[in-house]
Amino acid sequence: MKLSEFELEVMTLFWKDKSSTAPEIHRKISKNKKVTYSTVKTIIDRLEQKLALKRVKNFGRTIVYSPAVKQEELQKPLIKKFIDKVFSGNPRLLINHLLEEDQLSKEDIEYLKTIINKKGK
Amino acid sequence: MKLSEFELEVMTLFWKDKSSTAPEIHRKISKNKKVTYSTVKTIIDRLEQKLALKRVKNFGRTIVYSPAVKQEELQKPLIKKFIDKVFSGNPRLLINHLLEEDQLSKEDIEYLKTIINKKGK
DNA sequence: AGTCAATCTCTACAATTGTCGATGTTAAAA
DNA sequence: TTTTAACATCGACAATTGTAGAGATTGACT
Repeated sequence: MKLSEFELEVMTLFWKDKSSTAPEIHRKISKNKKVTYSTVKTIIDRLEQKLALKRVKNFGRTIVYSPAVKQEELQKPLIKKFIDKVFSGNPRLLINHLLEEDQLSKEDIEYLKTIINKKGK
Repeated sequence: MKLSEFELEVMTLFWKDKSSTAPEIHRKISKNKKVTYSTVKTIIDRLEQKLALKRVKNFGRTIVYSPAVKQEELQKPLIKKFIDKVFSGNPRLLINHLLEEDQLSKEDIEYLKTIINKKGK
């Protein structure tokens, strides 16, 4: 299943909330960028066509959608592709960047330390 | 600068080798997928238009191109965007995946351990 | 010098993507 | 019950992307 950037952004909201409606999604997205309801609904329609979303029920004529695919299912190949494309397939370079470029908070680093040491046994 | 997936893939090859020609790039890419010279050259032309590549010299009528942008320059925003889109902005989730899903080799983990412990001091 | 194979240039095109308006429909408010 | 504000549906369109063929050009080989 191949999703565009915007489609993935919308899916992320659905994954977070388990289920949602087009107007709700539109409201959330509107906080970050100006885009009409139509645009958002089109994306949702396409996600439905791609079988990434399914209709679960209606509130009046408002449709409630839920994810039809698991987030993990899409993440895994995306990680690989991302590392391949951006870091020539070398995950070490990605880790370096995360650590060097201050993308990680102190807590993130503590967390990392914990699991990495557990991992090493 | 916004590059498509394929464009980024081509740029990755240029970054690796500092400079290269269209036929060379075509040969390398052909190892993984079947695509004509024309297609590859079109991508290179577009990269030139986008000022990601520049012509540095000629071998006969064969043009040698070099990157006109640094890899790091493009990586940083891409990482952020990737984490935002795929991991709801939480880098910890990405790290988890890298560790859990066997995307990292033993050596990668050793390496990670080394730098993480240095980092923490 | 003439031919050929490699390379470049130019053009094209279908699919995907982001974007939205017009129009239909209905739950809810008046 | 009529009106209306929210939603849904459908269709449209330009830009981007992946893909490649046609034809021009030229370095190299005979």
